[in-house]
Amino acid sequence: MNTVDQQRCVGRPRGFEENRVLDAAMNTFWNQGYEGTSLKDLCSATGLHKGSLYQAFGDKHQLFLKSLKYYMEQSFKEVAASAYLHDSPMANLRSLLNEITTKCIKREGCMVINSLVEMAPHDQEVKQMIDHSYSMKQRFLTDLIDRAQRDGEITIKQEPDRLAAVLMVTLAGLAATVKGFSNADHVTYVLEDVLSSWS
Amino acid sequence: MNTVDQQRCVGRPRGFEENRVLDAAMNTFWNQGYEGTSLKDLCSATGLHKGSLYQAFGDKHQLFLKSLKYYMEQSFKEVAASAYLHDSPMANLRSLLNEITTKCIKREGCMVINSLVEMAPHDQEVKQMIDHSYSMKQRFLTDLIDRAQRDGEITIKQEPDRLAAVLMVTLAGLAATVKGFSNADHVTYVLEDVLSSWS
DNA sequence: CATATTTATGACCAATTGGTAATTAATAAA
DNA sequence: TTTATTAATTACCAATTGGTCATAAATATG
Repeated sequence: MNTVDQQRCVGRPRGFEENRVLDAAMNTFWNQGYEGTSLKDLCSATGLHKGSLYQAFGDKHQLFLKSLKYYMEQSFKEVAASAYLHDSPMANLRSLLNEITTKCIKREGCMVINSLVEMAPHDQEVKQMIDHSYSMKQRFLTDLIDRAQRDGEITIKQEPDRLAAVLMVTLAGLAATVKGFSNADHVTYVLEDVLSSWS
Repeated sequence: MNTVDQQRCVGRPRGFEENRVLDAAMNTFWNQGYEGTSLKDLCSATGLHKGSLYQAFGDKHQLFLKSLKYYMEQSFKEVAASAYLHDSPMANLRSLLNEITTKCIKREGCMVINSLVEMAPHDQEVKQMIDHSYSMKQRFLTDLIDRAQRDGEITIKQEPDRLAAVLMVTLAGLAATVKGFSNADHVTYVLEDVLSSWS
């Protein structure tokens, strides 16, 4: 009898949409980092008072984890679609990497890489989340590469997962590099160059 | 008549060696980041009281800039030497990249990349310092690659500076990646794989 | 010894930090 | 309409933040 989007209907209703708040928090953490973001920053970004923020999402660290999770889900969705546009695995790989590169340059980096650099060494929870998303992405790439190899579009001198590891590191490098050189042309072509060296 | 290492001899002498303090500050900033490091942290790391710290190095931000500069100088010295061990440019390139990789894994990252990610978008001075060191390193690599190409040890399908750009991004990626996966074998081989795809 | 000069120390400061708790407002159910 | 329940707001808190300043200590010079 319950409809899917039935609200929790006891007590005063929320004055905000949860995802909109997460989105605002995510963006703040994304471009200021965890330590660089204060509760005041989060309040003015989300429009909520800190009391509400705590009640709804827990403390700063929990809110960060939820923002990071939200980022991972959203960005993966945004990007993965471009790996199914064509018939050829290689063409799919190319458009996937192009899409990632473009997004990365336009938005000046990647929240996962930011968090990896700032927090992973001292924060087990963050490290685990990143670990998980990392291996998922690596599997995704390995799969594409494997298929491209079977089609003869990529060198078989190396194992797929090893080529995927190269891509993963290169992508991480891209996300770091654009933080300082987002308008430098050369970063645009790095992934193309890596890929073309495999043909 | 002045000896080279004559001390400034008016007033009370310093109770510390400037480079030892810079080294301690550098290490603290390196593994906690700028925002993640408090003056108290810096005091306990250096053994100086904050008054002394201010008098000798300026405020937190100035101390950071000096620590970063110190890091850049030291790490470049430590690593560049391994590019002159052999006759063959390619062998030199290999040992340079090996040295960088090893150091990067052992020490869990690179302070320049940390600072690039955390600070470059919001700190012009940091951005400029990194910019400068970046182009210096890129020239260094371009030069090696150029000579390796002349010796026929590397493909000439790409311009040297474009190959160097690939290496720079890959190195940045390495420095980010080891923050979460320092014991994963695969990061060890990424640079070798990139290099071998050029032969 | 007295003085000038520099360094070291510890007290002090306003502002901000993350976090809590009490109060008020808004809704559904009884 | 009362009551239970949840959300929003405000006031409040101890601790920490980066930073300053007055004072004491140590040296070279006169």
